[in-house]
Amino acid sequence: MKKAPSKTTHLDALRDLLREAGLRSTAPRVAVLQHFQTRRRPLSHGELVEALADREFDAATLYRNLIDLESAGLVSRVNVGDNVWRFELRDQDTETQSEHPHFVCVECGEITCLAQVRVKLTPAPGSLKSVVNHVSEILLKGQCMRCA
Amino acid sequence: MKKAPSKTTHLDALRDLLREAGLRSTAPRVAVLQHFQTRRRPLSHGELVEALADREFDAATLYRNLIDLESAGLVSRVNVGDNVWRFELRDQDTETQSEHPHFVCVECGEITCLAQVRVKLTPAPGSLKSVVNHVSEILLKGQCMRCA
DNA sequence: AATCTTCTTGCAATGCTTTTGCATGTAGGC
DNA sequence: GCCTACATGCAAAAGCATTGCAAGAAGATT
Repeated sequence: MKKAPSKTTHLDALRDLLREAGLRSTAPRVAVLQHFQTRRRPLSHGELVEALADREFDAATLYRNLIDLESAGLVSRVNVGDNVWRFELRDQDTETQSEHPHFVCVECGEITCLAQVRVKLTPAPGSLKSVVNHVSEILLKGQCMRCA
Repeated sequence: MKKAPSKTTHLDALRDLLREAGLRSTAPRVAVLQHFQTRRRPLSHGELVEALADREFDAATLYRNLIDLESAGLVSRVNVGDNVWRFELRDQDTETQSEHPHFVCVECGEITCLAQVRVKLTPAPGSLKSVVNHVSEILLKGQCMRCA
């Protein structure tokens, strides 16, 4: 009896992803990537530690993993305004820099990735280009449907 | 010999400002407001404590002052992207603040009202409306021209 | 397969910002 | 001048971010 080949292949893909990014493939890193794939919203370091608690990785290891993955470009870091760093898997079409906007519910605090939403800015002549050099993050705040 | 009347008048104006906002006029609060008037950039709590070190106010007092002043609407709180709260004197034309997007430079912390800029969100069908009930604030983060 | 080098992990500890409890002090109203 | 609610000072805790160091493991080399 062999293990189910599909899962093995999947994990191998993650291992390759790490190595291609110049990082060694280790158990914590694979677990982190794997967990990110099951989540649609950015995770804080604390949330990640809690989510992987059963694996008993050291919290500092996971912290450094997040930093390393970010440096390697596999993960991006977002700041939704509550003074806690959050991380999410980066879009794979890396070259287009199409990081998606995030929505934060000001009541329940839930964070949603608006992966499908395109944001178009239409400035009055000169008003935008004289101020803004580069936009790196778009944040929408408001009330989510569940808090309506 | 009397004290210079102009300075007294200026401080009285700050005291009135506090009382009109429903706060008691105390030495730390007046000092905080006064210091904010000399600064154009948002200040963190730590920076404020350091700046007013010679007055020997308690750090917790200054912290609570910032919170109180924010609740009273005299200062606003920003998160520039380094996960440290910063505060700045709020513009006195209070009512106009809400409808236009804001741009925060993650390097210098300057906040710009993009009053002329319209933001259009084009969602994939259902992806936005199933999550977002109402958008109250649009925040763009990035690098401003002066920091380029 | 054994070895070696370099990167990574685990553990412990630290720093910094934010936040709160409580006794004392005082601003502003009467 | 007195009173009461609000504000301060002091102390300490909570929380997230960050780092030093020795032991361990990944990947290259032989």
